[in-house]
Amino acid sequence: MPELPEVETTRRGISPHIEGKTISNVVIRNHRLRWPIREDLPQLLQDQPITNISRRAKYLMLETPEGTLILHLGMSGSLRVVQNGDKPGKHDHLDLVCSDGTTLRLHDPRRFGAAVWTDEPCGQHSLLEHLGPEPLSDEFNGDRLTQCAKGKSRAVKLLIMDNQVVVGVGNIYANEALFMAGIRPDRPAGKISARRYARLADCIKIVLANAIEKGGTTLKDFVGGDGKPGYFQIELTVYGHGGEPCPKCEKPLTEIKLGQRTTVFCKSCQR
DNA sequence: CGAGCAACCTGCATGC
DNA sequence: TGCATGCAGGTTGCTC
Repeated sequence: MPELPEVETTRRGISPHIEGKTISNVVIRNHRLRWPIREDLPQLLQDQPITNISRRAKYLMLETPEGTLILHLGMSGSLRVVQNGDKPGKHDHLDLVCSDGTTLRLHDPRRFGAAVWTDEPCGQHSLLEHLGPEPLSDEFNGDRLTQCAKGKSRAVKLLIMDNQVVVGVGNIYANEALFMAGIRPDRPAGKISARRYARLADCIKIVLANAIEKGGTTLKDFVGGDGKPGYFQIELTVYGHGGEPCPKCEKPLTEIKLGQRTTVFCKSCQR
């Protein structure tokens, strides 16, 4: 489910309800995630205030004075704010119960997500330390892409989805940004001009920022027991529209696999 | 070293 | 209706 805009929307949705509160209880219902939730997490978090909820790439960090709980939502994870005692569902793995009863609940059917504790300074954890720049930061720009692409024969779509190059560009938004930039996803990365990379970097920022803005309308969905966060109101131009007419030129959109991921583009508009 | 790809899981849509 | 198949928005870690 979540790409970067969804993770950021989640952060904004849960922060007002959780930040500044103190954890009074931790319930592990199913420890099986990408890595098992460690058994002593309840003791580690007991009575800890959550001082800040931040995001790096698609990771959410719940910071406490003793350390940080790093959460990842994988392909199917979600976080919701419920009340202590609300009946858990089938794939509700973890509850963080605050002293006022407000509860952060991690749900993840496919179990590709993670809940990892670290007492290292935030960001030096092995999951985070080799990540590239945030896509919406100034360090990410056309020059960054041009540098990273130098001498590389791999497809440009794989380049922009590489977390060492830039974080947070998942399959959907990679497709959308390349369409907006008019660049073929399978073009060798090293053969694209600096000028076109400047355009691509801009398009990545626009597509992501736009999706985050749209996510803002769904923040209330993160509270309460029913329903799901309304991620999917974001209109997608090409992803999921293989074979349909290109929105620009009307010719059918081409669908291929690139790095085992569905890739949609217009042979006519993207070069 | 980079590149390619299998693996980790469940749920859902589709087709017979 | 039931069953088999294929597909899914991410990331790690293996092999070549």
